[in-house]
Formats: sequence, C-alpha cells, structure tokens
Amino acid sequence: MARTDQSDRTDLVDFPTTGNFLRGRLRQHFDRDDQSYIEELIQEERVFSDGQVVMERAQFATISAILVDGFIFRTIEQNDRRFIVGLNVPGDFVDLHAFALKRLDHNVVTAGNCKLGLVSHDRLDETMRERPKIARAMWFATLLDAAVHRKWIQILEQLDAPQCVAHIFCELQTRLEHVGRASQKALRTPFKQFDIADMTGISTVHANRAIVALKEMGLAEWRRGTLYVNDWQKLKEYARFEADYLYGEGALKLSEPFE
Amino acid sequence: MARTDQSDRTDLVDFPTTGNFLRGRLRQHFDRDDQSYIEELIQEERVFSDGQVVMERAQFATISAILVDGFIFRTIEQNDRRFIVGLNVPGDFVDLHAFALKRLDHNVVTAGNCKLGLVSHDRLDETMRERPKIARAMWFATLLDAAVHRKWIQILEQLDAPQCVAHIFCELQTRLEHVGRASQKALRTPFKQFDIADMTGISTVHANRAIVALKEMGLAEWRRGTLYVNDWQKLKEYARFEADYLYGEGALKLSEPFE
DNA sequence: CGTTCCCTTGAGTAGTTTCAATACTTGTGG
DNA sequence: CCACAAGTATTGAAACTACTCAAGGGAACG
Repeated sequence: MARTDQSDRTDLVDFPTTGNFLRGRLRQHFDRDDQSYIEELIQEERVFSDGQVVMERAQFATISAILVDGFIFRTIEQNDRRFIVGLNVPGDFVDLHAFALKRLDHNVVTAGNCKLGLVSHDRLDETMRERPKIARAMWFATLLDAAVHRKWIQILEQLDAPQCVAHIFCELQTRLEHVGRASQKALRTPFKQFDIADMTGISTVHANRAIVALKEMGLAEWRRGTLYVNDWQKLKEYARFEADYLYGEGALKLSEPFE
Repeated sequence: MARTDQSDRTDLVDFPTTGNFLRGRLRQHFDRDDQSYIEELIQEERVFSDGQVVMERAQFATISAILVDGFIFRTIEQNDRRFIVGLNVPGDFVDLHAFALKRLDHNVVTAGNCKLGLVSHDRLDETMRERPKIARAMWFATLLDAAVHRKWIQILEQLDAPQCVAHIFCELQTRLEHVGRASQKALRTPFKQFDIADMTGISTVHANRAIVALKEMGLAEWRRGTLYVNDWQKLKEYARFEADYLYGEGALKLSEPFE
C-alpha cells in the first residue's frame, strides 16, 4: 500500500510539478510521453501564503491549478459561517473542475503555504481535442473528488464527532501515502482546531472535546497541528475507515488497461 | 426560472430519451446537431421496477445510463445500514461517472419504477475522440453531481433535521423544475419516510418528527410520498436554500459561449 | 380479515450546543 | 528580554437536539 517505489521517485525528479498527479491511482497507466505531456501543460508555478483564495466562488475561471506543495480547503460560506466541504493534498488538481464548470460553487483556499502549478483552459481545450486519454484521466481525477464527497456525506450521516474527526485524518493520511508524503508516526498539518470543527460541522468547543476523546481512548494525540498516532489500524477501525473509495489499492482500483 | 418554453417542448418530441439532459443548464448551448448526436448515443431503453440495482458498487462498468423517467438513489451500504448520498431525477445521466471511474464507489438503485437509456462506453470513447464539446458537457454533468454533493455536506454540517429535510425537498423541486417535471402544489415521490431518514442520516423516528415539525410550522405537509407545499418561498427561506449551486439560473450559470 | 409494512407517539439516554471563564502560544514593540 | 495583545485551546454547566427502545395505530395487499 502506498509505497514509494523506484519509478515513483524518478517521476518526481523528471516531473517535479505534476509527478504526484494521480500517483498511487491511475498514474501507473501513464507512459513517459503522457507524463511529459502533463508536465508541459503547466505554464507557471506560484507560491501562496496561508489563507489565500486561489479561486473564488462564481468567478469566471480561465486557468486551473495543481497543488504541488501544501494543503487546500474547499469552503462554502453562508451567514458568516465557513464550511469546509473538501481537502486537497499535493498532486491534486485542485480546481480542474473549473475547466468544465467555469464558475465554481465554492472557494478554493490555501491552508498554510502552498505551491501551485497553473495551466490555462486553452491548453486544456487542446488536451480535450488531442489527447483523449489524458482528458479522460483528468475527468477521472475530478470524479475522485466526488467519491470523497460522497464518503464525507456518509460519515457525516453515520459517525459521531470523534469518529468523524478520526475518519478525516485516516483519509488524509492515506491520501498523503499515495503521493509519498506520509510519515507513519505523525501527520503534520497546518490546521487549527476550528478548521477541524468546520470540516465536521461541529463547534470548536466540541472539536476540542472530540480530540480529547481520541486521546483518552489512546487512539491519537493532537498537538498544535500534528496528529501523533501509534496504531493507525486501531484508529481506522474506530473510524470505520475503509480506503477503497480513494481508488488506490482495493476493490475499486482500475486493473484493466486504460487507453 | 425553470420555465417550460416552446423550444424545450420540441426537445422532448424530437429527443424523447435525452431531451431532458442538462435542460435548464448547459443544454441551451447545444445546437440541433449536438442534440441529435446525444440522442443517437442511446442504444437501448430499459424499464426497472422499484429497488433494482442499476449499477453495483465495484462492478466493472461497460455501459452508462441516463434516467428518462423516475427517481434514483445513490447509496453506500455499511454494516447493514444504508446511506443515501445522492438523488437523481429525469434527465440525469445517473452513472456517466462510471465511464471514467470504471468501478463505482456506491450503488445506483431505482426508487420506484424507472425508465433508463443505455449507452456503451465504446460509444462514449468515440464521443471523447470525435466530439470534444459534447464530452466536455458530459464532464460538466458529472461535476454538477459533485456540486450537489458539496451542498449536501454543507447542509449536513449546518442544518438540523427539519431544515435538512426541507432543503432536500427544495433541491428536488428545483431540479424537477429544470426538466419541466414539477408541479407547484405537490411534489410527488416514491419515497418512504425511512428513505428520507437515510438521506439525512437520522433515524426513521426522527425523520417522522422532522416531518411533523414542518407541518406544525405550516411549511409543508407530507402524505404517503407526496409533499404538499403552499409557499415554496417560505420553505426555501426556512431551509436556507439558494439554488445557485444547481447551475440553473443564478450566479454560477454559464453565460459565455460554450464550444 | 389478517399480515405486513409503514407511520406515529412516549420516555429515557446520549451527543452536541451555547455561553462563559480560564489558560496557553505566538508575535510585537518597548 | 519582558510585557502585552491577539489568537488559539481547554473546561464547566445548562439547554437543546437527536437517539434508542418500546408500544401502538393505520394502510395496503393478499
């Protein structure tokens, strides 16, 4: 699961900006030419600081961005309250869906410092016309987000606050493993406790209590943005986390040829 | 909003199977040739009865289906409990995302009797290669589902049970208006109260209480599958429903040319 | 005309919220 | 290097929301 094998490493050397795109998922179906093509789509890299809006709800989009480094929140604001409806990790094409939607229904906001690679929608139009295989992989990438959304709907419907928090961290860890950014003992994030509250729709006070509960159960310990976990397996069981839906290893993985 | 104007009606006469696809949204950007092309994609129509599984989680998919008539649930099952993570109405391409994902993370199940139009993924491959404009519209359609998912995440995070139930019905009504299937006074569905419970993650007992609460507030009355609403505006305010995110009329609508 | 499925109601329990008060961290200017 | 301010984290208490279990009522279907 989510190893960093040799070929993955050369990906990052040769394709420093897009080497993590779909890594651990469809990427294994890309040949070198596909990988170069994708890398060359990116016209510019840009660095963002904490809390910057990468793409704002309802703005007409002409470019999209892939996350090279850092974390991204997708947020919906209503009545001065913020709801985090999605997270992104390096390798995620954070607003690729803006290529088809043109105006997003939510904001894309940095969580901590980020590096992003930008591609114009004109270039993506070309990709649609000339590289249907890659276009379909991009489509796949946006649908992966949708699969994660569905899982969030389920966990919000099913789990209580500590389980829900645990599930979100299990997911984050697994997604970081896909792109070789995970450490086994500690999950470092730039998140505050109120970010966790906004992801799960609970109050900050209750988010704190959920974190305390995880610690009291001996499952995980949160200290200023870092989650320390001794036994991920135990935490996953507690959160009823099953990684299938992330389309890495598991029942949903595409094992057939992809052209 | 959501009128049935003359051109919409001819859509349904000339394109009986796909005439509702993206109607009220991107469809206005399709020319007659696009519309014919889409109609001709459908190779077969099939009728399903209540509770049939149209596409099962993790099965390898080679066809996708557009909903011509009826309602569809997207469900995730865990520990013998069912979670409804999405709904579909006529005109929705219910498992178009299976074209890119190949194996779905959830089940697609009929709610009541349904008519579906089937298209093979081979045909969709052709569409990707030969009709990038239509391919992009299909991509858009799958992302519309994702936008609805995000809204569900938000309402689950924000609203209490009666508001959440109200929101789901406001959304359903608006989506039916898009395809000319709404009546102003009564929203007829094949849903049971336990379906409503599974959509919102509450118990059936509590779903019942939420429905009672809506009635006591004079907002809506539920009688065996039909929701009677006198003043949709009042219900929408109560549910904090804002239709933008459905990409019909509103801030997110694509007003620019689409080729 | 009874069985089954669905809906409804009541009572007690668990989970979550709000408000309020206190403590800890980090960064800034003196 | 200290003092203070701002932001973040923690705790307690009371109120509210939703849950479970249990029992009863009603409609639909054979």
